[in-house]
Amino acid sequence: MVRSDIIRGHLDSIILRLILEKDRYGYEISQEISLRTNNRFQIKEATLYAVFQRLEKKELIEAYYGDVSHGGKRKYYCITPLGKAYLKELVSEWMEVKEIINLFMEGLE
Amino acid sequence: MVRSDIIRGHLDSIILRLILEKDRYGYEISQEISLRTNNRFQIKEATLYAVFQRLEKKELIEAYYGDVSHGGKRKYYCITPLGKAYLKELVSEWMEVKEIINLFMEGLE
DNA sequence: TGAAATTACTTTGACAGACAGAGTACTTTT
DNA sequence: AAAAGTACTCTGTCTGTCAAAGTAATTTCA
Repeated sequence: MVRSDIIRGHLDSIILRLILEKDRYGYEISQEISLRTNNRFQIKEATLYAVFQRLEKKELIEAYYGDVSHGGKRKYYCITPLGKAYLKELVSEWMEVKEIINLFMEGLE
Repeated sequence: MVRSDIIRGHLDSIILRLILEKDRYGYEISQEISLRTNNRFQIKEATLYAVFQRLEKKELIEAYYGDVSHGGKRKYYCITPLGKAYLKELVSEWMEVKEIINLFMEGLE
């Protein structure tokens, strides 16, 4: 399991990306992250919902209620045009950060 | 300039790596980071000295005073065996984190 | 000479992101 | 009917980073 303070700052990207693929609800996203990373990373509930709040306040995502077929009522999120633009920025930022950190990790692998 | 909350968590790695190369003092490290990253990232003074404190408390680095030839007295840091081992761990952690984040950024470049 | 710039380190207080823990509430399984 | 699983919310806390302000010595150059 990867320490979360090392993923810190990338959660917005990860969640926006998953919502870009299709509208999703919280629990689904948390499951999807565990699945795709093979349990190498798991987002904590409290963190996930904090991210939602942050993204919604910035108008990068929007919420609507879905069905209640399984357990509690699902709150779906969709990405806004602003959110799409922001994600694009985050992706190119990631490219740059990766380059920079690699600069210092090189020759130590 | 890269936002610092996206580099967050990697500062220990960066600084340990620079001290691994040779004993260094604070101001030198801050200059070296700016230089190597072409000013794409600059560590803030307060942050740098906070990192030193953290690493020293964990016995990953050790301090000694050097000359005073230019301005203030220089406080040099060297890496301990524990620090070397820790850096090694951080490097492999970075490889894993990179993989995980790439997983979510793929197809958006 | 002496004012300004540069080198070098320290401390304090504030902020933001992530999380543990606890709670609410509904559905499915056994 | 109890237990397990689904699904969201809230509060308080911790950690890393940073702005701002301070101390102090050396070098530059007018």
